[in-house]
Amino acid sequence: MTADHVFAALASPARRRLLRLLLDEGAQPAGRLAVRFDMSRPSVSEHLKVLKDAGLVAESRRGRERHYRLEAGPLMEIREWLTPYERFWRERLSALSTLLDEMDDLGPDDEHGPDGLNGRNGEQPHV
Amino acid sequence: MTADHVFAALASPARRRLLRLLLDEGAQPAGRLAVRFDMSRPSVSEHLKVLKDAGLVAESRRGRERHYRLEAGPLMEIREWLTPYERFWRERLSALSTLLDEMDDLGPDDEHGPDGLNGRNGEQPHV
DNA sequence: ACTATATGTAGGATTTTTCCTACGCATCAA
DNA sequence: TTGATGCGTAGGAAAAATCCTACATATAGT
Repeated sequence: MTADHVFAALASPARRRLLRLLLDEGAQPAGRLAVRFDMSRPSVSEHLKVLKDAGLVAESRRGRERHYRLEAGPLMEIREWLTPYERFWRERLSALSTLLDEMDDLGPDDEHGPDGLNGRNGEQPHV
Repeated sequence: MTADHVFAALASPARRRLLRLLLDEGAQPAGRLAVRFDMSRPSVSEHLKVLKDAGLVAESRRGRERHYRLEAGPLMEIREWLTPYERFWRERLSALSTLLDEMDDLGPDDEHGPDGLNGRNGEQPHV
């Protein structure tokens, strides 16, 4: 439920694969998910529990089956957590292109066109 | 260097805090980062190593200090990994608002205005 | 050359994670 | 009711992560 739980849950490749399966194929009973893994069914069941505790999946009981569905909310919180780093990333990119421009001014050694995707006009942070 | 390494690196609160410090305050020598933690300096040093192996920080030696700087590229790959889930998330949202509209049609019990941020007009996936 | 500083590495204790098999519980079908 | 099916939990072994205290290395200053 906390960000800690979400990050910890995403640390396992098996759990990330579970999320992807639920995304691509929709909600499914636990057993149908488990057969895809090179791992015992109870182990998959525990992974599902970790995902559930992190709020990444929800379960609904239907007869003797338990259907798990993706709950993408926490992933959007991860996305928000990443946002400030995106700003940093863009600034690095524009700093790089500024540097390339300066190199062009000093002495163009070849004629590779400027293929940057941004306008080469940002502030330049810690380089 | 792989996505596995990046997700695993982000699983530790201490390492996420290191990244945040480097983002907010810029590159710093290892020792200056370490004093902020309720943990021995060598332990912080190992966390920095994990981050470096994941490509999340880079080090540059300056005299007897080692400055660590944020390397945001891998975080942008995480962002891309999240993208398909964002689509799923939006579809859920619009499905919810569609549902709310139907409830309005059947019998409006109060007059809360529709405060959804989207137009309530998407496809409705697995609800 | 000698000492102090900045930092990584070694080795180990402790905790956590991961995975298994065995079992219990609920549901469906005869 | 009886037997099969779907699934979680218990208990434990093995592996990995976490954190510590020495210790080694390299640079700076005197």
